[in-house]
Amino acid sequence: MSDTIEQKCLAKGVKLTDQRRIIAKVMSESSDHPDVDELYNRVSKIDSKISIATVYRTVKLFEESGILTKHEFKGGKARYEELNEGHHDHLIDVKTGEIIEFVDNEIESLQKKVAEKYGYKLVDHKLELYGVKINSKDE
Amino acid sequence: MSDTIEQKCLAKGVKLTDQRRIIAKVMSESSDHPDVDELYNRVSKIDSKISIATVYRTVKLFEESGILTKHEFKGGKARYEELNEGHHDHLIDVKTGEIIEFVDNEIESLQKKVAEKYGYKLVDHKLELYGVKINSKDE
DNA sequence: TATCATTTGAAAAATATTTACTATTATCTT
DNA sequence: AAGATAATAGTAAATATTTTTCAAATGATA
Repeated sequence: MSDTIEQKCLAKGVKLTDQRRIIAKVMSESSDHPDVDELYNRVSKIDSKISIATVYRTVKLFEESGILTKHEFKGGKARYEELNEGHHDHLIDVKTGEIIEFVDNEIESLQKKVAEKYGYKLVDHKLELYGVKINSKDE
Repeated sequence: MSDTIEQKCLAKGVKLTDQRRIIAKVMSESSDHPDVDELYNRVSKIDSKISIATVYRTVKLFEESGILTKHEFKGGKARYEELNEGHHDHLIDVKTGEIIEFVDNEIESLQKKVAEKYGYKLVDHKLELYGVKINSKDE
């Protein structure tokens, strides 16, 4: 595992308060991709006085500092994930909502090539695959 | 160019009203990816009595009928585009917001392979590239 | 400690979208 | 065509998500 979010904040000069420390800890310990509401639920169990506004403000701050990434998967709410060196994309089970992380270097380099073909330097990308489990005898 | 949206509605048995016909026409003639608000502006010029609720209801109906696709690019609002046989992805200029459509069959088939590798059948995907123009001497 | 700046919580505001309800329009049945 | 039934539209209110305002609390500085 990599550095905790708290360590990253120190390294980047992002000030920590008690509330931010709790939010950082919860995010660091989350291996899924919680939305703000879910994150708020989790931090509330540690400190029930933290407001949802602070959670919104903090994820935004962490995102702007390059500590979290924001995903806008289908379904309205933004979801957050800790940003580590190893970049990955997401495969989403459309039936269960389960999210699988994957890396495919071939796709990565092809993306760069496509962007260049159109005269662009790739600065970011978003790849989401939506699928159904094979052999899952449903209903 | 392909069929108009109006023709597609006929083919799919989607009922048309005056309002829907206007919305269909405006979308068919739009080569960009308008959000609901922008679409509402455009149809209002043709019939100022159409309500924004009808625009929301209509794009939803058209989407469920497989006539439009909904995109959730960065920045909150959903944007719509006519769905034609030739699937494509998007390259977005992060400075200007310009959207370039592209097709890359190699990436397409790799996506399918990745999904299968994890035991999934690919039913949908989203690929967005964000880039800056090369040689654009900025600031 | 007094002062100035930053952050927080609570509630209101802003934004995007959906829904309830009534009126209008279209469709069906004689 | 008239009347009955169903679908759709317009208006406004309701929801959902996120941001902002503002006063109080906290933290940092002189």
